Amino acid sequence: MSDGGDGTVGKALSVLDLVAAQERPIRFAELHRMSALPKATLYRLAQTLVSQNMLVQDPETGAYSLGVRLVRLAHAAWRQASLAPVARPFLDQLSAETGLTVFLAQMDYGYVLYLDRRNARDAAATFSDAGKVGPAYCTALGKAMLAYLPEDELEQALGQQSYYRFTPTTLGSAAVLRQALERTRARGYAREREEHEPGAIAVAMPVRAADGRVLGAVSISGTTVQTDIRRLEGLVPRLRQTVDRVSREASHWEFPVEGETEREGRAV
Amino acid sequence: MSDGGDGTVGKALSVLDLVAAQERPIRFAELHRMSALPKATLYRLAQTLVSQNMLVQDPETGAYSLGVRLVRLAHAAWRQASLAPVARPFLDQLSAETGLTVFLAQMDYGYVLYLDRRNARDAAATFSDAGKVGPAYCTALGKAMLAYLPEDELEQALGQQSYYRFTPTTLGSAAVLRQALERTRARGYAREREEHEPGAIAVAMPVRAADGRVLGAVSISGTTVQTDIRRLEGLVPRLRQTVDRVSREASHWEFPVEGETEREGRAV
DNA sequence: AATGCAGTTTCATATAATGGAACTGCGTTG
DNA sequence: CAACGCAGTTCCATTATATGAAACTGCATT
Repeated sequence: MSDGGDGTVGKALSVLDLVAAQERPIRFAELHRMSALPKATLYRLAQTLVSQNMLVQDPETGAYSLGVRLVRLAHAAWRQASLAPVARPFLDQLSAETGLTVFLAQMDYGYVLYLDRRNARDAAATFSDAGKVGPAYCTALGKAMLAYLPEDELEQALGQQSYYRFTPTTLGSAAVLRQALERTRARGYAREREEHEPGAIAVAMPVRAADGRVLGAVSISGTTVQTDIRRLEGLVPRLRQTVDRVSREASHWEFPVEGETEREGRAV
Repeated sequence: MSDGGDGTVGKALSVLDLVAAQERPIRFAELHRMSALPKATLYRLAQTLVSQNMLVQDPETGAYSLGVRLVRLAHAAWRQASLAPVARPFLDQLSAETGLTVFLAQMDYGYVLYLDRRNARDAAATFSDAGKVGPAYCTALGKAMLAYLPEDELEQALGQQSYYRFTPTTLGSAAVLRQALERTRARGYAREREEHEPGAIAVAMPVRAADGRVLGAVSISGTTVQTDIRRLEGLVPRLRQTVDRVSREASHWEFPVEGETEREGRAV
């Protein structure tokens, strides 16, 4: 939407977003149709992004898709995101012990951004899940984080929810959600009972910094076929232990040491 | 290094790269020292990137690190990179059958960019590997791709290698590498015998489009402790089958259907 | 030959980036 | 405690750069 603001750079990034939102390579004309930017401007921006390897252009059709430079940058982003690499071993353990699927996520503009997933059963790639976004108002992860957000951020986040009723149990408004968050705080963990997808249930707890700031959340999830909410709630103490450990490691980690940065390869 | 070219956008992206190269959050002054850009310019660019969520600034120290918007973009990039999602099931299968580690990669500016990894044993996260880069001249994946590059691209890539001698068996120059690539083509697959890391061996084959263009490569790798090069070479027919299938699927896939792009959530 | 559409280039104009320098606030030092 | 040094921030005249309407090219369709 709009032009991204922040001058040329913002516009360029809005073009990236537009291409990212696409399922398949997108031709210039189509891009132009959705972009609000004038043709020549858009054209030059796209060219610039291609020359910067942020976009790639199909040699045949000229259609644009996202470039590999992004994958590289994201690897670095993930590595730097303190939470994900730190949480890794703990998620492994939790998933192995419970035999259920474990997610790590953080808030991103009112959405739940998945950082990692661990599944005891299959060795499925987590990459395809990291970077995904989902709604906050109807997931255990989202509610776990919302419940401990400071009032101003919560206010903002509540306004960004769609409150679309995915299922009969979906919370349908900010007011109802607020009450649910109240109960979440009282209970100490968040529950999700088929509010987003039929058959999907989960419990989640926030990972908080020493100062109380919400860094992210961890969930244990399953289907009504393989488990039930009672059993998940029984795992809450174990979940609590996990988020505590992640939290401790994360704060511990913040500034590893102001030493030289060791590098194996040469930067390109 | 330098300023990235391409005006403001290029400069902004060069700032991103600089932050990405860092192991930990980087302060403004340090950034300024490595950046060649004048202070005020760099400052405004960094602010813009922060306001665009490409960078995040630690509220305490003001230090910059990469923002989550990148993780989101990269997820889309990976999804769009035709090769990675298409190859997924085949890699799963290959890894499960052989019990060894399987990699998928593509060339990126003379480097090998890892797109996916599958390990039969542990359910380790692949995300932390996707986006990694490694040298081309001393890995099976690299040589498999180099061997089938058109002359002009090969020339360029050869010039970008460091030829650092990681081990006694590392190929130490472009001339030697050229001969090795000759043999790779004759043989039909690439080998790596402790040229990059002691104890690490692999075989690899390129994934090529119908027109012969190199899309990427798949490798089967192991350590000299768990296997040996003879056994890996015995798996080459199976590897060939895999790359053929990936290649077929990939070309098949290029343009799924010019339909409307279904979207579950609203773009932010 | 004529029309339509995608992609590309042009160029006068206006806007936005530039960067040297000055300023602020803070911690250190003589 | 005054003076200094350093990180981070703002100012503002200057200039370079992005802008975008319009014209153009090439190609496919009729």
